[in-house]
Amino acid sequence: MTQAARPARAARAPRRDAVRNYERIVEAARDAFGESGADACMDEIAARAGVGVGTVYRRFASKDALIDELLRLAMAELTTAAGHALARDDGHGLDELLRALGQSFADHASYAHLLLERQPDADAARRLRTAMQELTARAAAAGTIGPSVTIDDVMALVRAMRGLAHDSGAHVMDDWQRFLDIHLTGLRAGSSAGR
Amino acid sequence: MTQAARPARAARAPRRDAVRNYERIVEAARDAFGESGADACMDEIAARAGVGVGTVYRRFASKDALIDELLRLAMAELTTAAGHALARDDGHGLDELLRALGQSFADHASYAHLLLERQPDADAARRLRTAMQELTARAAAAGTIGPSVTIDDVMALVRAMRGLAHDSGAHVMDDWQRFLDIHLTGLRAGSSAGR
DNA sequence: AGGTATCCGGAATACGGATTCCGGTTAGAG
DNA sequence: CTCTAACCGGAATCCGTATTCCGGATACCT
Repeated sequence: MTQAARPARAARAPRRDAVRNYERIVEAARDAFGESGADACMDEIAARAGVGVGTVYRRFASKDALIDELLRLAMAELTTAAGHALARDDGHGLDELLRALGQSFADHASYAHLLLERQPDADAARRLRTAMQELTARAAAAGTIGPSVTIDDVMALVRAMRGLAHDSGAHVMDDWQRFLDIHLTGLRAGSSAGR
Repeated sequence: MTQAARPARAARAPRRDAVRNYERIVEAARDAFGESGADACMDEIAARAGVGVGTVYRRFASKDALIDELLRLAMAELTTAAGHALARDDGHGLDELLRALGQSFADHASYAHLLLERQPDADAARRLRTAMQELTARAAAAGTIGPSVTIDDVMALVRAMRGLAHDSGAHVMDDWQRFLDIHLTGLRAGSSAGR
């Protein structure tokens, strides 16, 4: 019934160049933020995308809106990863999700810090947190991590990894893996991390 | 001989209000950056210090210069801490220095991330790094940490703690301690943190 | 107390970057 | 092929902040 129900308000499919530019802009934004830090200016983004600033603003109401879009996309990836992790029934789902987070932070290093604040999709964020909570419980049950490890400990680890990704050093790209391994060792051993 | 050797170019001691304002400004800057993030504006800093912007600029050539001063002060504290840590001859000097770093990051959370980049005192930074290297070696020798732990691992931990301090959550103020304990456990246990 | 080198406040200016506007183009329906 | 809704580029505008300037206040020496 809906199939032919809008000759009155037919939304003509967007023009080709429009979609093409949309994609270019998103990618250009990632590059720009990646290089010039989170304060790359709109002019540069537009230049990288090979379009004028006006075009950028036709797609994104503001710079913030553009950033929000990047965050939404990144969060979508994480949601998928969380799904995968929850599907496992051994005690290694948490481990898997943490690695996905680390990779995501590395991929989107320049604006990763925003993923833990200004989260445009509060719902997704909440679901992700819930997943981590569940996975933490399972891991504790399976003995993959110590029984006294709390969700806060895991969140701290997440924030720490984000910080690790922040630098733009040469080798930093995979430092986080070794770091994560070490910390997981600590989580496994520690049953009463002092203090 | 130097005691009375500069009537020609006597540098009259600075006026009282001048020194008082200097201190007020530094403190105000810390507060401002702490609350409004690292992009607090000069007007606000001046207001908090109870002086006009002009006064701020008489002391600090620019906003950057002001930030550099904060960094220098923080780095001075760390240099002291490093001295303390090196003075110990048990294997816990590294541990001590790491705690000092964590505390420093917590204290200067708002601009802590700059301590690892834009370091105005390159010399101090180098010395600090050398100290950490020495302490890492000693800790490894004493068995406080695994033998395969490298200085890079330790640096990663430092960067991670800095990231941890970045958030301005309520309880974050001492999350880092628990986090550090856990990670140290990992460093002690791991002798071949795989990959 | 008097004189003056210093210091202060805050309005005025300089600047950079976000956002808006509009005349010129172009994809794609008929 | 023609026409027009959509789309484009980038100059012009707006706005928030850093930085400069200078006519008064003030601390400190004599």
